[in-house]
Order: sequence, then C-alpha cells, then structure tokens
Amino acid sequence: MSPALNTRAEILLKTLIERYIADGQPVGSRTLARQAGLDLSPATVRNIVADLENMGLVHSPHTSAGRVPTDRGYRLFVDTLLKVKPIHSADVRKLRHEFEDNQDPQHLLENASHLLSEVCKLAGLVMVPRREEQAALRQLDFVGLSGRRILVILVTQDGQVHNRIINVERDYTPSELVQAANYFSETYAGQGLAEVRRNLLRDIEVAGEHIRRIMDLATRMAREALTEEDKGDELMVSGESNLMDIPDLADVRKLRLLFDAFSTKRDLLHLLDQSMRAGGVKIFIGAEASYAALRECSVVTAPYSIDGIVVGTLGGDVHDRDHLLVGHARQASERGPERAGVRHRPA
Amino acid sequence: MSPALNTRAEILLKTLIERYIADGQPVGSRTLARQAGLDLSPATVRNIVADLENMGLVHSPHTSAGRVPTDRGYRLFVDTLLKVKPIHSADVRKLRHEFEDNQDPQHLLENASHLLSEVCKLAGLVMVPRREEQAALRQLDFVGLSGRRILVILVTQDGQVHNRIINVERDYTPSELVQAANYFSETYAGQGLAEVRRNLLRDIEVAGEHIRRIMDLATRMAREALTEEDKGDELMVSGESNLMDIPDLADVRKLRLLFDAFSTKRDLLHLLDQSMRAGGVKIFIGAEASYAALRECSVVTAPYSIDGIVVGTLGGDVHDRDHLLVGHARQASERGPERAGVRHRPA
DNA sequence: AGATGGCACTCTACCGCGTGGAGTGCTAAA
DNA sequence: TTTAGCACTCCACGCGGTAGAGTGCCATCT
Repeated sequence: MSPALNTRAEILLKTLIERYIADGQPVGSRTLARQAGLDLSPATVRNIVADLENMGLVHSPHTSAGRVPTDRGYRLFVDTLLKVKPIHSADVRKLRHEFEDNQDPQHLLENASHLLSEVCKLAGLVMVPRREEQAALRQLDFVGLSGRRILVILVTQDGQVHNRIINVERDYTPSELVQAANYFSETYAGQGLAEVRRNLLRDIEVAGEHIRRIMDLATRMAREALTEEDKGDELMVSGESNLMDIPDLADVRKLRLLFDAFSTKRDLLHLLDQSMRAGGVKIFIGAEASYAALRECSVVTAPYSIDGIVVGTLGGDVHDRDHLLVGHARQASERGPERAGVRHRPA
Repeated sequence: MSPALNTRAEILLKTLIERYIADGQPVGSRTLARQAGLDLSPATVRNIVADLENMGLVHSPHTSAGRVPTDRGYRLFVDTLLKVKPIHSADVRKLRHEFEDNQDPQHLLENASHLLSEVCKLAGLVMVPRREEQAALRQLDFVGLSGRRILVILVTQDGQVHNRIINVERDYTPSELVQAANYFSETYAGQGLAEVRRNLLRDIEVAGEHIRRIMDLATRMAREALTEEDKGDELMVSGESNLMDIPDLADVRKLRLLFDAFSTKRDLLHLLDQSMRAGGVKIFIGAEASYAALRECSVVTAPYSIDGIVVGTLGGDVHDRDHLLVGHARQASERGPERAGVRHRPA
C-alpha cells in the first residue's frame, strides 16, 4: 500500500499535517520549507511534495493552492509518524481526583463524558457498560403503584439501579410483593440479567409453587423489565457545543448533520461497538467511519474495562493534535483509557 | 404606555409581524398594503407605519429598508392581537395516545420534552417536578455494596425512583440493612422528603433504640441522600438541533451562546421557575428574559400540574406563530398545558 | 381631511473587472 | 541533487456601476 518514504519526505508530511491541523489552511512550499527545519529551498520541497501527491498522501484543492492531507495521509500520520508524549503527572492526579468520591455509576459516566469534552474541548462520548454481558443481578424489589402497575427495581452487582414500571393483570398485596421479591432475589442473584431472563422463562414452564402464585408478575418481568435498556440510554454525549468553535464547521448545515448524529446515537453506538470488540485505541478518519455525517471528522475511541473485562468504549469526535497527545497518554496512566483527537479537514 | 391604536393600525401591525415572522425579511409598504387586505395604497400604509414607528412598535434597520417589529411591538402583538385557534382534535388524540402507556416518570418527562420539540420544531424544555415540594416518601431500600458503601433507593409516592450511594463508617450486615429500611419506611412513609430529613435529624437527637443502632447510616442518609437532587437534573432539554434550521441563527456564534445556555441550564431554570410561580402561559420576548443569550429569542412557558398542584414548567425557545397556535390550544385541551412559540428577530 | 400618485433620494445586494499575492511546474544552471 | 528563475494559474479583495426596493415629502384628488 503506502510505499516507503525516505526520512525527508516523512518529516515534510508530518510538518505539513501539523501545520494544516494548526490553522486549517492549505500549506505551500515556502511555509513548509521554513517550518520543517530541514534547510531546504522551497523548490526542493516542491519536488518532494509533488511525490507525496503522486502517492496520494496529499492533494491540492486547486491549481495554485498549497497542499492538504488526504485520508490516506492522515492514516499514515497516525500510524507511523505520530508520537504521543505522556501528560504531566499533576494532571493525572487531578483527573484521578475528579473521580475519587464514590458516585453512582450513572453520574460517574456523565462526569466522564463531560470531563472528556472539557479536557479536549471536543465532543465526548461514553458508552454505557453493556448490562447484559456484564452485570449480575444482586437484588430485586417490587413496589406496588396505583392501578395495577408495579415498579420493578433491579440492582446489579456493580451498584447500578434500573427501574421499570410494568402493568399486571391482577392486584397484588404488599406482602405478596415482598415475598415475590425475596424469592426472585434469592433464586436468581448472581446470574447475568440475560441469564435470569432465560431461566425465569424456563422456570415458568415447569412452574413451582412460588412462581405459579405470581405467574403474571413473573412473566411480565421477564418480558419487560429484563429486556435490553432502550438504546437511547446506552450512549452519553457531552460538550457538543465545543464543536461550534471549530472553524470549518462554521457552516450550520454541517453542524446540523453532526448534532443529528449525536442525538440519533445509533450509528455512533455501532462505531463504538466496533472499537470495543477490536480493543485498543482506534482512530477513525473521515470516511473510514463509513458514516456520512462523520465524513469530515475523525473519531478516536478506546475501550475501557471494569475488573479487566472490556465493557464499553469512550470516544470523541475530534479535532486537533495537542488533544491527541493528552488523550493518548492518559490511556497509559489510568486503567481505563480515555481518548484522543486528530482532526480531519478535507476540501 | 402603548397609546391606543385604531383598527387599521392594529391590522397593519398584526400583518407586518405575521409577515415578518413568516420570512424574516423587513417588510415594506407595498407588500404590507397587498397583504393586509385593507385596500389601501402603499403611500397610505407608509403614513400609518410611520406612526407605528413613532410609537416605538416597529423600526427600520436602515433608511430604505422595510420595517421590523420591536420588542414592544411583539409585546402588544401577543398581548392583544394574537388569537389562538384550537388544534384539531385528532392531533390531541394522537398526543394523548403518546403518553398513554404507563411509563416511569423519568421517561415520561423525556418523552414530553422530545415531543414538544418535535411538534414545534424548536427546542423543548421540561422542568422536572419539584421533588421536595411534592413527592412523599413511599419506601426506602438499602443495598450494601463493597467497601462500606451503601446504595440508598428511594421511592416516592408518585413512582419516581431516586438512588444515591453513601459512604458509611462501619460495615452493616444485610439483615441490619433490611431492618433499617423497614424501620425508616414505616416511620417516615407519607412524609415529604424535606420533612423526612427534618424529622430524621430531630429523631437522631432524641435517639431511640432503632436509630441508635444505625446512627451513622441515618445521619449520612439525612445529609446526603435526602438533599436536593443536583440542579443539573432538574431540566430536560431536547431538540436543540431544531434551532439550527432557523435562518437568523445561521451565525455559529449566536448558536453557540444558546447551546451553552442550554447546557448550563441554571438561568433557564430560573426563568421557568418564575413562570411556575406566576401561573398561566407566559411569553418572554427578547430582552424581557433578562438573559443575554436569549436576547434574540423568545421563550414561551406554561406551568403543568399533577393532581391540581403546580409542580413544574414546560417551555421552549421558540420561533414561529403557527406553533404558538398549536401549543396554546393544547393547553386548553389537556390537563397539563404544553407550550407555544413566537419568534423574535431584532436587527 | 384623509387618501393617493408622483418624484427624488437612499441604501443594499450584486455583478464584472482589475490587481496583488501566493503557489505551482518546468527548465536550466550550480 | 539541489537551487534559482520564470511564466502561469488561481483566489481574495477592493472598486465602481447598476438595479431594485423602500422611504419621505409634496401636490393633487375626492
């Protein structure tokens, strides 16, 4: 694929990209010659850059403009040219501090997403841990509401609380509810939620005394309360408005596309999911995300884990290299990697 | 203040504003003469509009442009000129249907906010019911987590579930937790949360047997779990991206201001709070909201109630008159009023 | 007296044009 | 292999001219 570059060409490409990322303008031979620190004349630089163009790493918006990196150029850049430097340990301490107090998972995730966007001045994404793959049931509670509605509260081992309201066919007395809750909690505690659902449905078939008495409740619960959380809840986005500071999103229509993408969430989730399975920090550049709204951006993702098991992904729509450095380095220093950014500016 | 207008002037002002709202362009005498249906020549219209300008109801961006309504013009418009027509009962049915299934309050509010923005193609705001003023405690649960952390689950009479993690000084056995939960649930059920907090703190003073055994837990709970929810949770915003379709927010900086306002939430909450106390549909035009970011917009708010008690506010950053009609009428037909919109376009 | 037509004036948006600057590709010389 | 020079291209910018929309005022009509 990408043919080998000699050192000089590499340096020039790197400088070109950094320069372009810094101010978004196509960069010409004179600037490049000065910036690269190679003591070459603009003319020489022109020759080399012409080669880069032949290799499809850079490209001219029009005849007499400077050069702009292509997707392939970026790819090569992040794969082989980019060095990340560790972030200052004081910063790490500060970040660690932010997460110190025991918060409930919901708030923790919100904070992470918010912080991610704050630190990087970009949009931060955090995928909610996959409940069914990870969390085991710890406890169940039923609370009777008016009108044959029952509130199911479901606590998982890791301290997450989920609640659903289900409608049932008959009235239940409070003590029935308590008994049912105790029974379910004892019988199914420690099993994964998907597992609970399966077992519960099976147990209804060969129903024992306990289950038969609360048949309706059990069925509803298996069907409604134990099903997958709405997709909408599985992704948190914050700091979207940071994207408005990015000059080439000044066009409101582009912005709109992105924001719609953030509120639909579905495709983004897919992207993060991909990243989760693959493991490690991944950088999706422009069209690589194969998702129209992100064509002009890049997304950097990294899975995070709880007790060593990968359960979700952090990511971000991204933009400039400094932030890439920050994000990448944090990954080395914290257990759960954070994220990073590189910006993409096609014509 | 606003001097009396004769009918003709009123009609012209009304037409002018409607026209301006429709396409955002300053409106000139010729258009106005044609549109108003008064069979007047442009010259006559010019004279009358000149009067309106003297009264400060309209204003010219520059010498030879048409007229644009001022804040005072809008005020007069919504106060005396605007008639709302009921929305089609089929629409009402459809909306009612959307909220039919019993959802838990969290989702209900999210849906309301989302629907609000969908229907009006604007940003929808929903204020979360004021917990401490309304909700009474129904049930309490403690779940022990690792490391002396306890998950407090708190169910209110109206079916809302809140949970907090608190740190405690010593370990509790599961049965201790169950007993404590039972005790608290029985003792304080039916009281408002603020009340519970007060009583609990008082009871700790003159501690009885039960409380003394779980002193630490009780104290923490009163302090941490029963305090006001974070302000951040009290307001839901959705459909912000609809605002991007509004032509004069094409400027990204203005947009940014608004979005920041939405994510800060504090001042918006204040606005909705005001509206809640005042009651009825309120329309804040431009600077009336006395909040810089909203200077170029208007906000329409209406309180909603549960069982006749006002507990929160719906509102929206808003934009065109048709939606005002829709929103206003729904208020008449549903118990909880929805919202409405009028748009403001200063120079 | 109120409504109207006419007229001069003003301001904006837009178009075409010329210019300066930045950048390129090519060629010939070091 | 590098460099300097040169002709060429293209964009951004500022300028003047024009068309259109709108106003304000005055004289006239009913």
